[in-house]
Amino acid sequence: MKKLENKLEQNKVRPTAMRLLVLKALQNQKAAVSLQDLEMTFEKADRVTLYRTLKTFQDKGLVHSIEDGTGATKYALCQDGCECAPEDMHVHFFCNSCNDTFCLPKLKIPSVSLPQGFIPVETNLLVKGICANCS
Amino acid sequence: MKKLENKLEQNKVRPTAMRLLVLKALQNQKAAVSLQDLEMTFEKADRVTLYRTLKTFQDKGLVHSIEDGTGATKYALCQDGCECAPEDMHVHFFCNSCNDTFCLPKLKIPSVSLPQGFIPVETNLLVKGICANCS
DNA sequence: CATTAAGTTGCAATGAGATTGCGTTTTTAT
DNA sequence: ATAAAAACGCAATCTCATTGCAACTTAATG
Ligand SMILES: [Mn+2]
Ligand SMILES: [Mn+2]
Ligand SMILES: [Zn+2]
Ligand SMILES: [Zn+2]
Repeated sequence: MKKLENKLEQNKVRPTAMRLLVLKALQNQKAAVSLQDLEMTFEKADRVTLYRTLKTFQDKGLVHSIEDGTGATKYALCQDGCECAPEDMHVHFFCNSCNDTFCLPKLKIPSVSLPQGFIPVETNLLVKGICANCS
Repeated sequence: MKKLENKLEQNKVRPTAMRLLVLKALQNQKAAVSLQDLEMTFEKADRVTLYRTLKTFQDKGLVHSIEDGTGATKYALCQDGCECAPEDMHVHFFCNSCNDTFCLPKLKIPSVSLPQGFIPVETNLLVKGICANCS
């Protein structure tokens, strides 16, 4: 599969063995993963290397991170056309039952009219509840 | 000031000396405070006691907590009529310039129509940008 | 191809924030 | 006055994030 390599190179990330493995692992996920989740999908992998890999992926726009209130940052691959940049962020959903965190890329965050003087740059919307798998 | 005592008792919190001090300190804040912020407003106070005080206040509906992405949980007094319970949550604003976090109690979180099967219970909306003081 | 520079990885260590255990003190109930 | 319950203070622990540095790998250069 050269597709993985291409994806990395298109984002100006050097396709090392580790990164290819991480990218493939991320693609297999249905829900967002924490660093620890990712660590457990590999037999033998260094936490810090995975950490830095995710950081790199995020810097280069391959993944975005999600704060779901659990304390552990979750990561998910950006969809095509996913502008993780300040604008155009989508809704995230945390399931209180299975503890999975999902991207809802179809759902754009509605804009709110802030009080005088407040200038928005970035918006995060997290919904907690029961996911489709658990309901 | 018996008002502070009344407020605690109305929320079924025993008005100890420490709790009265914390409540007064919280009322003096314009922005939400972290545990460390609170700790620094006192000359001599134990972090854990403050932590447990905030926990108690939160359990009894006196304050609500805010995750603003800084890693440190922020706390703010509930306004009158503030239903921190799942529904009726308001928007929060984090200023990238002064790093203060504000409640915007006037701004209700718009409801989003989730995909089939997703059942919302609680929603959090955090806007980051420049606050009125900094703009 | 040989050499050097640049980037990546693994392992140990550190930092920040949250949370717990427990003995002591204070408050409330009998 | 005495016993029970609650709150407090201090030390210790835990989780997750982050850094330092030497070893290793890859890319660039002559
Ligand atoms: Mn997402
Ligand atoms: Mn608030
Ligand atoms: Zn679920
Ligand atoms: Zn500001």
